[in-house]
Amino acid sequence: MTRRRRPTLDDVAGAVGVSRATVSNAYNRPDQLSARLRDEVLRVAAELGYPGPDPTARSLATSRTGAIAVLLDTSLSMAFSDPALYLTLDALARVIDPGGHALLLLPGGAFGGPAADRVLTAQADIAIVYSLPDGAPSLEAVRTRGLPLVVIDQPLLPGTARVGCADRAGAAAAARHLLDLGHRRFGIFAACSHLRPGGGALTVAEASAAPFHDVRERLGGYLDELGSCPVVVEEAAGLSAESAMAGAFALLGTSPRPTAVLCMSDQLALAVLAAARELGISVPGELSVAGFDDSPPASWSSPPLTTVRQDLAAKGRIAGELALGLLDGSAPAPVPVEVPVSLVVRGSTGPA
Amino acid sequence: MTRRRRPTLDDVAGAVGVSRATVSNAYNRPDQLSARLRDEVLRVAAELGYPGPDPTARSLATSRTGAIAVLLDTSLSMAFSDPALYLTLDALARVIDPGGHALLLLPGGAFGGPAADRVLTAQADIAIVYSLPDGAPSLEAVRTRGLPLVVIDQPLLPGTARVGCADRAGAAAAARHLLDLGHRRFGIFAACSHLRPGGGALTVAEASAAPFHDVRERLGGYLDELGSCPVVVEEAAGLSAESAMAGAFALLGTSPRPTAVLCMSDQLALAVLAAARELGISVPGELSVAGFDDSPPASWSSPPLTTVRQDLAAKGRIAGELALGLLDGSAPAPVPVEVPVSLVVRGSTGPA
DNA sequence: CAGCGTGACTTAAGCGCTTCAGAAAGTCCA
DNA sequence: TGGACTTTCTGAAGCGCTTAAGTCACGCTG
Repeated sequence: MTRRRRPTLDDVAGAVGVSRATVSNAYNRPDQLSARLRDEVLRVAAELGYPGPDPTARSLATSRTGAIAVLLDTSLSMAFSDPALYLTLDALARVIDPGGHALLLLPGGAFGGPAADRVLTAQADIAIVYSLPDGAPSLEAVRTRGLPLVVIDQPLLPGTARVGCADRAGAAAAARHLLDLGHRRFGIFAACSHLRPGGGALTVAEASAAPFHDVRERLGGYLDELGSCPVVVEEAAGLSAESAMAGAFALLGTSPRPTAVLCMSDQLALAVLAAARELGISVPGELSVAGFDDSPPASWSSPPLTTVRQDLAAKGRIAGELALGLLDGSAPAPVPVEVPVSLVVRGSTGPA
Repeated sequence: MTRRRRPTLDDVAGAVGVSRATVSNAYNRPDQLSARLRDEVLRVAAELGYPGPDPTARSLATSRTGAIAVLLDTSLSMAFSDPALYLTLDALARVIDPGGHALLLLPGGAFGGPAADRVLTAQADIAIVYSLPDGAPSLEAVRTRGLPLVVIDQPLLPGTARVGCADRAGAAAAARHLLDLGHRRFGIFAACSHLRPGGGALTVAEASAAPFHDVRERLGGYLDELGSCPVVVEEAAGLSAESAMAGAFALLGTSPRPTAVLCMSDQLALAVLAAARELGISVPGELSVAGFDDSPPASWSSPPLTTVRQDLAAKGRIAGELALGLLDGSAPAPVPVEVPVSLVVRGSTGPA
């Protein structure tokens, strides 16, 4: 059977005997025609199997695609095995969905986010980026395309909107908590910044030059408090559970062993917990562990994790609202928004 | 400052002093013009800040959007807390990415997948659906739009491509394994089919009428083997960890208690493990538990989970290949593809 | 030198829709 | 009764790009 050409607006117009504009109005501006004619148009359209205005053509005419591009640093499975990301994205999706926007996912490759040409050819009205390293090529592409941009947990670029959390304050609170418990020898477990291929120990100076804003901020928060206490910094080799475990073992293998480990995410902290269990190190007896995010698994572990709580859902929601604001033509929020953080003390930290 | 109109292909053409077609060719068909002119065009384009052909306009002209719509039954956070989904999607993304395709996510609402109009207005060349209930409105919308369709783990609709796993055989293998161990009193823990609002016990007949293909198949596989053994079927109230726990407790609270529980996913099986621990029921001493999927957490639990392994990465990859095939105009694969399954026996099952 | 293939670029016809400035036909009120 | 509105629908100009077909000059062949 010959596949018949799909009907277009013109076909419907012809069949009804009205102009194309009228059919368009039947779909987009019901108040512009009489109810009777509108029903007639819709009836004939259904009869013809016309599925409604073609999204692409409509986009060209209106210069709106209805999609929001999400630029990710990593592959989907890496990204989505992190509850912090999908909780944020879920909240984002809920905000933008009622307006008919969908999410266009642009996963990254090995490092640095999606390639520039993926961004240049993406059909989206706005970009939202999540934890891309400074200077990622995709950010440059967003710029040259002139796409509005919302950044999450990243440095505020001129002309963009930003939402983040009080990384520095949160990290400082965790560090202070451990100091108060009497700890004086610290380990810091940093998320992967690709400073060391394969991960490994970092000097403080190296770590402070990480290309990720949140890594720098959290590190800064820890160090602000820790003053002159001895600190070892370990960077995870990647985002996988395996990398985290490897880093955790390395950290617990240093001697003298830290009595407390500050982790830049719950995922890392859970890995430290697992490694400690395997090494027979009791937590919090011999080792205290603090996380960051307070994602759901933090409260399920044994012992449950002391961590810095940030309101991920709020972050996603705000990112969505900022995005919709930019699309509406409102100016970017002049002040970057920060969701508050709070220390949640559970069972994984105790006296030194 | 007045926002200057973004430059278009015509602007570049004018600036270089060539026709619009030539500039287009500079981007799309380098062999159609001399290398010198091409360089010149690209240079001027860069100078003007022209970011390359507008994706929407290009789509209209070529009737290709470069996006693949993924229709999900649930919200993003529900969807992505399931490793089985994101592992599949990750593999899918890797296959389609090299061709420049992106994923457009259409999350569902409470039940039944995305609304029809989300599908009708989505800019995508093809739809991939994952575990939608039979008769979902979005499936109808895909049809009326005439979008090519790839279904994963669902009944094959006419004119679509399908990939799934040998649900029935896998379920049967798990059941047989438990029978061989001497079990005679079974619980079946079914994924949420919304047959009971709030979840609960189901008769076999009810469960067999579930709107989800994989639920029906797995159930069928279990029952095929179990013959006349007494069986209680419990349906989870939702996809969340909480729903799973509630169902697990209900199942373990029936009397006489089953000595073996067959779960339709690892997520459910892990919940049963957790509930058993809380109730002080030893696994596998007093209770055997089997899962389905063999997602990563299955091997991390204690005891590690006996489960039916399916190659999720392969499923995603094949779905991607089928999609690319449909886009190339190849006819839908005549025979639905099934990835093989195999029983992985670990520590959660033992003699009755 | 007629004939012809080739390389390099242009012409122009769309792709399917939105939208704004009218036109035609009532409606209302002084 | 006639001007001022309203309501309802149409005409036509785009939106920014792709691409088949066509033009033109040039070098080559026999």
